[in-house]
Amino acid sequence: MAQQEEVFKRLVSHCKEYGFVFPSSEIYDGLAAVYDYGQNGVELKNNIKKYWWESMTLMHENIVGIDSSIFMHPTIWKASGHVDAFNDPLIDNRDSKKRYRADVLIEEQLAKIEDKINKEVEKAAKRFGEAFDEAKFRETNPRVLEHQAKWNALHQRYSDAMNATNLDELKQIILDEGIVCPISGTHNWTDVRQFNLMFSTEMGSTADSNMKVYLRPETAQGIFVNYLNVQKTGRMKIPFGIAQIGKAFRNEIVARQFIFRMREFEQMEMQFFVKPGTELEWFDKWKQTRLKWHKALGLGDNKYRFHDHEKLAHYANAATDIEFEMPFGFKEVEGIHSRTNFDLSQHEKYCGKSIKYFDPETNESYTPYVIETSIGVDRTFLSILCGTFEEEQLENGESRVVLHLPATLAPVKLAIMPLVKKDGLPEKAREIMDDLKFSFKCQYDEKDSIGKRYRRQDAIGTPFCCTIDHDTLKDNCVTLRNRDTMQQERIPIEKLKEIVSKEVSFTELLRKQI
RNA sequence: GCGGAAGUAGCUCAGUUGGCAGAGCAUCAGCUUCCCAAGCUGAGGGUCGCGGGUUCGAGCCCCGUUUUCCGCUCCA
Repeated sequence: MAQQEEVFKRLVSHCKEYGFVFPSSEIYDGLAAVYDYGQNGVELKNNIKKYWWESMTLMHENIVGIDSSIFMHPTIWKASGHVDAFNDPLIDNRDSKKRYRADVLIEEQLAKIEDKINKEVEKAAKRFGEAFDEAKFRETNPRVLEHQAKWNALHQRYSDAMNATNLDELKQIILDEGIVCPISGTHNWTDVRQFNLMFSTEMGSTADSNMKVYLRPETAQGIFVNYLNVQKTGRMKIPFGIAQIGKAFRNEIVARQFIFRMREFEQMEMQFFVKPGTELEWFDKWKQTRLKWHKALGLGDNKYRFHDHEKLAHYANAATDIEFEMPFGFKEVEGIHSRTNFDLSQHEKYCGKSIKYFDPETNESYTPYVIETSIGVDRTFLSILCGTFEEEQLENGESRVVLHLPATLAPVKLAIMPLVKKDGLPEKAREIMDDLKFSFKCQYDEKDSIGKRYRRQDAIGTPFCCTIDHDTLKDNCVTLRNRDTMQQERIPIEKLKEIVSKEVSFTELLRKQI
């Protein structure tokens, strides 16, 4: 593992050195957990998005795309549960270095008092047997009443503090109650801090008309609130899906591992609307479909695995992750969730309008169930780099760094290089470049020895290099060199376009998933 | 957020008790070169992360801050 971490470090350096990923705002010392994509990174990223988008919208007649805004009505995040779930008051114990949710600590304290009452009740029940009147006992027993009074006072104080989000009061409660860290046993607590996992800003230009709006923490809600628009205007019939690619934002407490966990990230999500009761079949189907998408990239089937969730979120009745083996372990790249009708029902409740689907075949209305496939663009990007980065030892004892990118995704498809920069070879090379640049991304290079130029292209994952030599001027043939095998073949110039086009085409990649 | 380590050229790093800012690779220009980098000549590139302090003098010592990495923690 230690060795793999070293490789990962070199991969991060490689990303910067070859224009894939830069730390954001670097000349101002950077900004934590924010990164920029460079000239090669953006090409690779765009190609990943295109591969996903076409896999969804071309390969499935019943899936269409949308592009919803990052800003949405604030109530959407109340309905989705993000406002509550993403606002935890947290407290640290300085001795054990453990972090707890302050509200959970206090609730546990309340539960302890309840336990005491229940024990009193149990004891009394044993003593009195059949004749025991529990209700009366609870109302009259002095010890129970004492505990109950404590409970009531604490509960009141706690509710008030939570409702007012009074963090100092929450800490005071923890101190007053003598709540200690279960590990260190001390009450050496830090202040309670609120962690707002959603970014917020204000909409409206005058101070008094301002409305607090959030930067979306996921793109899914933009699909849910539009699903009926799409269904009606697109004449969609269940089952159908809506796909979307876009940025999302989360104020992560700890953001680490390069672009694996960033504060600003990009998601590719598809929400598939199905008839209630059929959701688990569709869940299984999408699990398999999505895994094929990943495997078609050719990074190695053994690098992927499912991780089924045992603990399910409140909205889900099945969930799994597709994990990829990064140098720092198997990590989630995509999540597939059976979200039931939770989101649509919540929106129906909060907006007060019916957003049910009318099924023309059965003449009934219902709230569809949803299967979600949600994949991180940046994580896919990282998995592809990790899976293709190689520091290869060559037979002649030398080494080369090569990115074995799928040709379809490579930033540059073909490097065009005159063997020497004289005798009319550069001119001939330019001629070829001017012809091919309409078909795919080409890069011209005449600087340094030919071997050096091959290595430069290997480092950014260019699948093909073609070399123009003196014979080219006579026979109109060039040498085409393959990145992975380093094999060369002599081919006529007029065949270049066809050969390279085929290898880099999205169609070929899309076919591999079937 | 806590604890630890680190930040010097695009990359990897050296820098002596505190005394003129360095190397290799990379980049650029020229030469050489008929197919797998590290031949020759030359050039550019640095407020030593940032801010303060101590000192005649700070890359080096002290304080603060920021970023990255490791461990914990958190994670819809």
